[in-house]
Amino acid sequence: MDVNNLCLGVLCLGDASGYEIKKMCEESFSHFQAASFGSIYPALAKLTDSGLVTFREETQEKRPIKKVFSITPKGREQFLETLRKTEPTEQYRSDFLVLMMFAHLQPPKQLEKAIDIQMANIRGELEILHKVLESCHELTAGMRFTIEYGIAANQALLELIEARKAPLLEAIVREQSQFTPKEQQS
Amino acid sequence: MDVNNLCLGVLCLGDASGYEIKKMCEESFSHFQAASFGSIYPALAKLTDSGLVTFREETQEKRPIKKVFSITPKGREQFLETLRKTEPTEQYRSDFLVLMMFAHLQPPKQLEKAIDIQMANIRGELEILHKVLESCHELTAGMRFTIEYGIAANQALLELIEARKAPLLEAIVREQSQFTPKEQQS
DNA sequence: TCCGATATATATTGGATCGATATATGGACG
DNA sequence: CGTCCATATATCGATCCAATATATATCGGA
Repeated sequence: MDVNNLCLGVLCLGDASGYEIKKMCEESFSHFQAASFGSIYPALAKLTDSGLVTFREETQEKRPIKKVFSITPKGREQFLETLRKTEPTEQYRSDFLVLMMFAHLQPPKQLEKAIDIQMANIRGELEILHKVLESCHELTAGMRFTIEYGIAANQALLELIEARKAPLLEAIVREQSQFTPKEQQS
Repeated sequence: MDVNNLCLGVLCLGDASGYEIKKMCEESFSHFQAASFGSIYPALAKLTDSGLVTFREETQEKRPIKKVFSITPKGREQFLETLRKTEPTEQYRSDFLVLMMFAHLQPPKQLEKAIDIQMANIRGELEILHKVLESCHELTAGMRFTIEYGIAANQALLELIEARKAPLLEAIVREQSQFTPKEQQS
């Protein structure tokens, strides 16, 4: 989903500044969406020009001035239209799997390190997701589902790696002491 | 991983044209990387200028001229260096989960449709991955692992949705007939 | 015959996004 | 004082994408 609509969505949940929208992407949405300041601020400017959001400036103590954005009825309708038209798609990219794909080109120690880091990453992710589940009592069923979804996937991956790590490294060592298929033909 | 290195990686597996590199991203790498023509061709041009790859032109029958790229020793070393320096990270974006996140704003029928489409998407993905596992007998252990990884995640998600779909829709219907938390405060 | 769809091919463009950077107001720490 | 962190807004150049263009074919339908 593009950042314009992501901002509209966040603002449907309540007024927020650009910084808070980014924070929310890093917290509630972090396991399934992301957006950078480089795209959030121009998006908010554009949404303001289009009359989909408005903003007021707040002065704070010890803090810079804060621009708090609110969604307009027009913006809300726009976002509902987006929800109607959005296809349920997913996009996944993994540098970890690229490393695994080219395991035959790397020393086993290097691979083992990558696997261990990935396992730690997944454990960290699971910890965060479990914490959110436990600590937020105002979650809607839909929000709760997004977290369960993240937990299910990460849990399955962690278990797979735990089960496959040793045999995988053994197989890779074995392959590297043998003929490497296909690649020798280049 | 950036497209320059992705191209180098594919070429480590054997000579290929720009079109074939794209095809490979759509097949062997499809569940964990992607690259568009808009980035592949400029990348290949840049890699050629840098001496990391070379190409020859092949004339074909009933087909346009084909530029087949090969990796140079310098290109191969560059890719090995990339493998050394790459952190095992992942990036996941799901419009499906955005729809779930904002379930409270949508009619249950619309949500059910999205859920069904997503389940079909996952089943299709699983079918493809299983087919690749069965039909390719030259897979290295690393390549096989990437497919098992994809299967594990998708299988877990499918099972979760199957288990949670009905109670989720019920909960959403219930919520929509009650007070909607937090969002009414905007 | 033309059109749309498909496959194999190369190539480019404008818009979207990112990571890095800049600026501002603070506080904590070495 | 400099670095790091947090809260804030804002921008820039590099990268990537979807769409588009062109080329060589084939097939099916109007």
